[in-house]
Amino acid sequence: MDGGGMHQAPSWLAASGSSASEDEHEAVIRELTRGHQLTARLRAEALRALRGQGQAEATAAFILQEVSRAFTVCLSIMSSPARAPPPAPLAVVPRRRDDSIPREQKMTSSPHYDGYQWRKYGQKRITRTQFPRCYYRCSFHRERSCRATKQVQQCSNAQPPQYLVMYFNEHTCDTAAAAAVEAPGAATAMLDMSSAGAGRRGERRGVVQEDHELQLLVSSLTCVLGGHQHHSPSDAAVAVNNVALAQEPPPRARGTCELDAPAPVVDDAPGEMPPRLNVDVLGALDVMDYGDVTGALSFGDSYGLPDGDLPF
DNA sequence: CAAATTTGACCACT
DNA sequence: AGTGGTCAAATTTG
Repeated sequence: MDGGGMHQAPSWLAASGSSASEDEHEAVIRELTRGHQLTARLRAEALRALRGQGQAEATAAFILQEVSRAFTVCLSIMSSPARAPPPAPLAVVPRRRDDSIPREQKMTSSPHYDGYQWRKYGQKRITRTQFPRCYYRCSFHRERSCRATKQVQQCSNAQPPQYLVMYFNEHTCDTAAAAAVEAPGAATAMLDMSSAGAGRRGERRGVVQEDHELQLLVSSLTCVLGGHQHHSPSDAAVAVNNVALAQEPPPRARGTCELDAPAPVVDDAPGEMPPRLNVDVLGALDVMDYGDVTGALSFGDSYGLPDGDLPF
């Protein structure tokens, strides 16, 4: 998705919490996200309850899948800069130097996993914004003179938090990592190759972790939706907790930027691949935003809670 | 000890 | 003068 039409920085993001329209916009995103999460939970619960009931199970799966898709579409629309509320009279329109027009910008709940390897080189508090902006450049900035940079800024307190990621300059490092995003199964191997020359600690974290999260996610969904044999509460809890852990990095001794704390890589059991999915599950994965799904799963450990005692 | 991150300072731009 | 982007020394991490 090499951006084309999103070149104007959304000024509503730069001045957080200072106008009613911004608050409303943020509230809508928050509620839609919550609805999406609840739908994911409802789907899991319904499919568990209807397991083995043929037509009823299929119908419930289809309806909830469509509801989930509707939430995803709405969130996508509301998160696009075109849908941003008009700037408040006092809002500061971000000033951009001529050579710093982002070639792409996107809203995401997982700003670090874009297939490339980045190194942070700065962080700045932006006036009238709630969260700092973090500056990253390609890890191959030196070795391969890659000029690609990106800026990450949290822009909502929604669950999961939404981040605005702006990309500047094209990658000239020719890393194969970008392709790994489209073929997660090959991510590890491809990065092993691309990082061979670099050999620096931590450069593979992002994509490897994403691959791992995806495996955990698929495994968890297979357990929940498919009623798989090894569906034991403890297994599911471990998987869900791992996903939640990866999604929410632990605090650091000296970290001030909650945007940037990279999650620890959870060691994989070698050769432990998730079971093959049926069409239903793949369909669900297809329509559900990955980051939102992990967010939804992160409250899986509250499944034991009585109805109405939701953790948010 | 090497590499990554943090953070105050500096610089360019409006 | 104010703001945002980058630099680089200090600090942290594994």
